[in-house]
Amino acid sequence: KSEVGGYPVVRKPMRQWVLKITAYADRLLEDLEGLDWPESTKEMQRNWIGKSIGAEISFEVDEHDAEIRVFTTRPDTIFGATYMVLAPEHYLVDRITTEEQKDAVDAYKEEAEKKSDLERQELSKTKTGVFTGAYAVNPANGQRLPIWIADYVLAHYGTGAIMAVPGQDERDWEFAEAFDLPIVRTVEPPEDFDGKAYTGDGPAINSDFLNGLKIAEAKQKIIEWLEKKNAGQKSVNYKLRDWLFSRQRYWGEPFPIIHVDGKPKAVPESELPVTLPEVDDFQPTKSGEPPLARASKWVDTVDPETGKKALRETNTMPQWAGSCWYYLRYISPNFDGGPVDKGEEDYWMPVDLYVGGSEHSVLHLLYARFWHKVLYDCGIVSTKEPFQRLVHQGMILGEVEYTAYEHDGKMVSAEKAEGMENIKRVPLSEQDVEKKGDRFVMKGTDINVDAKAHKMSKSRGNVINPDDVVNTYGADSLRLYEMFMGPLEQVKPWSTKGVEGVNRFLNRTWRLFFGDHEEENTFRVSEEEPDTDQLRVLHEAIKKVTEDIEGMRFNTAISALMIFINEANQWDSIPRQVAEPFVLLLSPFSPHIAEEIWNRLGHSDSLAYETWPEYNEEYLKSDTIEYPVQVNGKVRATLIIPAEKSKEKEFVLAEAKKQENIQKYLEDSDIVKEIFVPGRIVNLVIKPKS
RNA sequence: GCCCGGGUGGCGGAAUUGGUAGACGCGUCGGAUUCAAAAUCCGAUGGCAGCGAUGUCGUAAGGGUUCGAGUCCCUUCCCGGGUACCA
Repeated sequence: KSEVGGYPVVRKPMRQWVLKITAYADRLLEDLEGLDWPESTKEMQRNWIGKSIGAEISFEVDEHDAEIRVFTTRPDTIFGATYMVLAPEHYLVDRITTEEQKDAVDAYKEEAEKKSDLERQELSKTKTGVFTGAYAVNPANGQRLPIWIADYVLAHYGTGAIMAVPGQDERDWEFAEAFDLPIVRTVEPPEDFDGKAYTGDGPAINSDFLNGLKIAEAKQKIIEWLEKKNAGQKSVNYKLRDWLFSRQRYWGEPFPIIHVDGKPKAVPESELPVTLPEVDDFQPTKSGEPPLARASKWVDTVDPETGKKALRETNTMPQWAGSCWYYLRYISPNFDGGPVDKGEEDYWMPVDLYVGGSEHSVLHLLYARFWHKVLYDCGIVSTKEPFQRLVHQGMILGEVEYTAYEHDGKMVSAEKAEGMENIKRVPLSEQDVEKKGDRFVMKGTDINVDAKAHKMSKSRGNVINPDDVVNTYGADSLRLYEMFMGPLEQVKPWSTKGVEGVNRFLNRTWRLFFGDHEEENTFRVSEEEPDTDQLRVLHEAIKKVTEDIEGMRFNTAISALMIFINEANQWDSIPRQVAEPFVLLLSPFSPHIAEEIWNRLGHSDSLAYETWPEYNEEYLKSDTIEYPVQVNGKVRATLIIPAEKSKEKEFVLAEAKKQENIQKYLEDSDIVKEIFVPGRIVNLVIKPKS
């Protein structure tokens, strides 16, 4: 059933345009290496491409002039093949099925056809299949293997047929068990192995000339043997399939293709772009033909090269046609000599940082890489990859909601409410709940409530409108809060209280420079020289903010700004030499206020043109170093040591032992070991005197 | 099922990658200011015991390595995301 309207969905063979992404499978795989992407995303793409190396082997069909080709990653297990399975759609099925089995096979095929992919998955627990009545011959040992059809073998992967080796494959084992087919182990499982199919490594058994070899060697040897016998060869397979690229919709780029004498032909470049015609009816057609087919004036055209009558292609491209290269067009949107201005492309590409949701991990991000590589091969772009660095931002959820459940007028615990009928959900406020152990309960009771932040959605009514936040707290507060909430990549719940917090920080910042508005003439920036303490506070902030921006840890960068403000609020005035660099640090996070302060500091130009401040290691040095002193790994005292003596082991240890709270522990014990990590920690390992 | 993340106060999150767990913010409590409130400021704030010094427990649970573990190793549980028989 369709999602909109609930119409029945039927499958129908159609002629379609397909992009040959499989030709780029290897390059898409290999070039992942050089990308500064999250490892998990790269891994997903690798799995999606799904390269597997194995062998293609031919099995002759007994009493037929036919052979079944199979792909396997485990040619070494060929002696354990006890039956064959074809996908129900396999082209040989009808030819080899015997009279007696014909009805059963046809029935099964019909069943399989009716099932959607989803249904096939749902029934995956129990294996189904039907015997065709035919046999194949194992090229390795001449054994006759019954040929079955089953929908656990997919028509579109590999060759649509497998040799089944239940001893080393879990699915085959299940199938063999279900239909009482023989099972032969060809890899010796470890002694303590008590499972069914064994997929791990081990010496080969029951395998004639392979016996004793480990998997890798056995594979090598059997492939050589098969190649010599002309029964198979090494082969590579991909999960990645070619990319169906046509849609039967109006809104999409038309294919620049015309059909002349029934043959497709590219529209010459001078005629590009082919644009959509105006039509009255955008609805899908009854026949399933694209809506563009109705625009007969547009469809009927002439081949500009030969003058012959021609028909335009009426399929359109999917939305990917835009998303796969928009980043190139953005570089030179007004350039009309091609997709992208070469000079601009040279300067800008590749994209230095691409921020996008992880839901694009395999589709958009793989398709765009594919297009880019094609454009690279055409000489249109100069880089092999479009996006050098990739970061997935986390979603912002709605505010945390506390929900209690009511049943028949009584409150019930959340876990009991699940699955009960006539349940009323009662929203609670934070004040109504308290934490008990690791769950939340209604205050003063034992009744568990749900405490959860949900995705923002209209239906749930927990959507935060940024415009409202901007109206109430200002754009700087919104921006600052979003960065302060937590790590960029993380999913985080919204908190309006949190916005108030950063808003307070901005107000404090403002008052630091200009004082309370009620007082007169309170410009608090002075022209005095900063003292060393002030310089240290400033330079600590510069260091932290600079490093954190580099690593995109905006939350901790902002906390460093807050620390600065907390310190500076205790000063009588702010020396200009400290104030100005601070405003620059603030500017990326809170540009409006920073710009305003900058202007009031007497600058007529925007601070956007200023250079970023640099920290000076000299100012970061403190006169004293603090050492925690541990006894048996537990902190018992802290020690303040003058910086110049802080690296002297003897001195620091002696000072440590002088501490009152340490002496207490040393009285009745012997020191067994003294740990001194310069600048870090002191640890005394003691043992009671015997 | 498999793969990838993750589990730290009442909450969002810090922790230089093995060296003082809880930075910063929110919330809460107490105080100042105020006729009152808002705003602001000061102080406290992981649990338990204690007036306090301090002690003790504590980073999902259990075990291990180490002088020292939120961080490393093993086992288990829970949450989030992805994926679906790929031979």
